Amino acid sequence: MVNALNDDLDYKQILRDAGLRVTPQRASILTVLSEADDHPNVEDLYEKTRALDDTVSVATVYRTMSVLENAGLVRKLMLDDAPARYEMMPHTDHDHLVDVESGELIEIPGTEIADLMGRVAAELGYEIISHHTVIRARKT
Amino acid sequence: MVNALNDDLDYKQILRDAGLRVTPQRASILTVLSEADDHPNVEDLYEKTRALDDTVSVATVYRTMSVLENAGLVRKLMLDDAPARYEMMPHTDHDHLVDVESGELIEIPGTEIADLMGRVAAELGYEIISHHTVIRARKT
DNA sequence: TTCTTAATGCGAATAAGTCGCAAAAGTCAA
DNA sequence: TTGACTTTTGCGACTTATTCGCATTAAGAA
Repeated sequence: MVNALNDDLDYKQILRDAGLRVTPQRASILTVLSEADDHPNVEDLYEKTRALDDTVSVATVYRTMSVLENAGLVRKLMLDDAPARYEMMPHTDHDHLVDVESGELIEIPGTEIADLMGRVAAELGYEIISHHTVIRARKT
Repeated sequence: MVNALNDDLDYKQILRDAGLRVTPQRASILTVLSEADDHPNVEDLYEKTRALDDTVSVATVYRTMSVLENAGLVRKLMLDDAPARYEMMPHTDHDHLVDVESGELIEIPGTEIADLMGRVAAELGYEIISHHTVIRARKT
């Protein structure tokens, strides 16, 4: 990775900005997660991170994901009964659709759904902190 | 329960209609679930069902919920890290909102959200089988 | 009834996730 | 820089929701 150094600095900065301690483990995990184009689970993250930093343990991956989630840097996806999966908190909001035939996880672009939820929640006197939407669907 | 007998018959019929075998355990569990006004988890269901039918085991509650879910009679709610919770498949569609301060689970009436998802999914060439939406929010 | 097949109870097994603890490392102020 | 203070880490043990294997029982069709 040509940009390894820069990337690394970026993630350190991101951690600092979030008021979190900067540890090499966290930076590595964050690097791996942000380079993933799928939605890895802890096992995936652990293995990939291990490849570039063999000091990390599974426990730390779990703890880090939890810390990053609370800091709002990461989103946790709980699909059916599988282990939790994660994605970097998207700047471009989107929801998720699972193709029940292939098991594929598809991102639904756009903020329409989130916007509507915001309006509906407001009617009930709530403001949304986060929302979790998974649509199970089949190709027509 | 004055209507115990009738209710019981109802649930037997529902099971039959779904092409499932009618067992006393299933009827009891279904009775308990449909009388619950909250969203019980397996432990809740097991305890309440036990009170009226001491032949049921936890394993059967798990298996029954799974069967009922596949048959479309029941909806499984996976919230954060807690054990799964269940509700009878609602005729009146609704989604869920968790009050992060009280932990309370609130039902959002109306089909607006589901309708919009249907439209969005259609644009992607999909038809919705089910959807799972949980909004985490705080009172304003 | 009788036969076939599915459902049940039980306890053991699994697996995702958490925890306690001692050692190591990050942060901050001087 | 260098301590002093606090947080994070690795490790392995632990927890706990859920599943499974198996022998037994019960449902449903003929």
